[in-house]
Amino acid sequence: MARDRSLPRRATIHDVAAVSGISRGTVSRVLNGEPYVSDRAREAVEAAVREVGYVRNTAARNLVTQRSGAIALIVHEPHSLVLEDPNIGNILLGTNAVLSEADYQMVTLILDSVRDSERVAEYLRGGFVDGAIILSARVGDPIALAVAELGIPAAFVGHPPNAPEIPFIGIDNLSAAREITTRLVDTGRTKIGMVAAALDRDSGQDRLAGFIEALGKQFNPSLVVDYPLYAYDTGAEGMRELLRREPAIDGVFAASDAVAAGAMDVLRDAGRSVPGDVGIVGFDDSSWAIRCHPMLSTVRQPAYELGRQAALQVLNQLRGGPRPSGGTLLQTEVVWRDSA
Amino acid sequence: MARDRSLPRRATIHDVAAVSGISRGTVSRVLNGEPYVSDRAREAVEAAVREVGYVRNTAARNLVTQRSGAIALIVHEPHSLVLEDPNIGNILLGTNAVLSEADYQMVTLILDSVRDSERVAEYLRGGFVDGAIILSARVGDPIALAVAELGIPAAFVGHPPNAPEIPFIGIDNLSAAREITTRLVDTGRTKIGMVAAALDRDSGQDRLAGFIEALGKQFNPSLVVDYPLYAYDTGAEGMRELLRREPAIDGVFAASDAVAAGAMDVLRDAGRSVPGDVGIVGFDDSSWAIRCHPMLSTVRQPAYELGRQAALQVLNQLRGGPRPSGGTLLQTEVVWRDSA
DNA sequence: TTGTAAGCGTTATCAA
DNA sequence: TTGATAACGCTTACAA
Repeated sequence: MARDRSLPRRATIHDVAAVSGISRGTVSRVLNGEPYVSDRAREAVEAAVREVGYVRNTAARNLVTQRSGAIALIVHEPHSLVLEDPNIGNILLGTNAVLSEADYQMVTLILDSVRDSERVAEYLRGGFVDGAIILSARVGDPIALAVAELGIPAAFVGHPPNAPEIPFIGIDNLSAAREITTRLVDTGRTKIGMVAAALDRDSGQDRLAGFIEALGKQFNPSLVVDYPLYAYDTGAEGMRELLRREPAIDGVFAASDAVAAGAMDVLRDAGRSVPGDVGIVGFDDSSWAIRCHPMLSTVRQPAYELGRQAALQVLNQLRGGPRPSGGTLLQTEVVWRDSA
Repeated sequence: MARDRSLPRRATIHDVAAVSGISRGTVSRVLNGEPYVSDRAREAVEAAVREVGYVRNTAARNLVTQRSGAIALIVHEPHSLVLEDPNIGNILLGTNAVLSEADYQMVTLILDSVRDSERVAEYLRGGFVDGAIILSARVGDPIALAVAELGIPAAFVGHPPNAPEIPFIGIDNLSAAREITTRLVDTGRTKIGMVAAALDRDSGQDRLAGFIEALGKQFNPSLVVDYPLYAYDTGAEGMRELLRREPAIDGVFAASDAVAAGAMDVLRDAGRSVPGDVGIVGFDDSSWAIRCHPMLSTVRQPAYELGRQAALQVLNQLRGGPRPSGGTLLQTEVVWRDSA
């Protein structure tokens, strides 16, 4: 990190005060639109501000006010997958809508390496943000720990297992998975498998648990394969493996729509018809779902709302509200289309 | 924006100095690993740091050092589309790799509203970042202007028309478009259309210009439709319109792979075979390209490298290097598959 | 309504 | 090698 002090020095309140002939205190009051300033003073200050091209140094202001006006949105994903996850975009959107409305700047911090984690922790400690929203935290996430330790207002989107006492906003992955798997059973499928993913996250674990619950004694562990990522390739590989293990497989729960898309392409190549030979369901109701042929039955996540509520939760803590110890689970909705 | 000062007061250098019996100056030296400190002093300070649980207040440090150790990555997109663009992820990845290596924190600022723009401009002025990388700037982008005015080290990814004098890293959209369109001509297509998009950006404009150049006098303006976004829906709508205008159309250049995917689905529904009846090419070489049936011929963008170079450019300016007035265009590569 | 002055938590300068 | 002390640019009592 190097320094470049060749930039022209920026005007400060001192300059404005000098030029306008008004004291720094009053200049500050004018700048902040506070009452108890005469029109004369205000005008003189405003003229001086224009004259010297003054812009506020927020870093200095932060130092004294002890706040930054920024809130971190921490995304914990291998970078290239940030864009693959259809939910993150909508969560971002919901969060930003609320934060923007409250005049907070949302700053997104993306991290996938240990080095990134340490730097982000340092950044959070540095007073750059007044609060944090943490997406897709993993088990034992160091950033989650750092945030908890710092004690700044925070919320999780999702519900990391063994998480520190930070409130969360999530969906009931288990119930949703149970419900959509039940459909497979009800339509007479008897050899039902699952391509699971992301078992290091609550969402991955809970979807698997729901699948198992729905099948009850019909559950066959050898018909479950799992991979690290919610990705198209996961679905493709997983489906090939499942077909190998049980050529007569007739039902598949894919841990996400992207996974389902990969699985469907493999099924087609293997000469299986959907939903004729194999019924398949996904999770997310992302753009993948409607681009599949046939279109995918899946679970709709209220991603935008998740982002909104997490932001509201942080804002509430910022306003001195309590930090709830538990969390909130939002409703999901099963969308029935043609794949099962 | 509210304040919550009920947090426990954090220990400062004063506390460390008091507890260790060492002056603030020396404490600061120890903390920054500077030379000229005795082992005795160092140990005393380190013990005191642990005892009082001291962590540095970066805001205060920034005030005096005039730097933040953070660099903004500004993404100018309608939020939900951030995730649709296959390049952004890789650009992020490349940028972060370089910045992380140099120990800078990358903070991503996403904006789509005017309100967002103003807040981000304010944020940039606030001294929160030492430099900025601007993605997908539009014509007359207010943030680009703000950055230029601020005079902080900066670079564009892409080459906005009429951009302020900020260096850019981009690709030669025009040549690439010309090259891939030529393929359509060379394979004997005679009624060639284009589904253009994002004409408010350099990429959109240049791809259209390349298309026009490649066709020469064969160019037929009525076979060009254009839409605001590089999106699947753009391709679907655009293809329907093109078929309406010219049912015998036999070649299509889609402004991006997502657009091409939408167009291909419409072609299929309309009973046209690809590449038999219609040859089609895209742009990006994103995951869309290999999920199409048949797989898409397209242009590969060095997105990761774009991000890398933009970051290097900013770092170089930060180190006092010159701010070049022009830009750099990276090579693209045409990937021939089965769609044309 | 305004000016003065004391911080905010660091780093940096300069004697000692 | 160390300790005072003056910045950094701003807000905020408090006094006038």
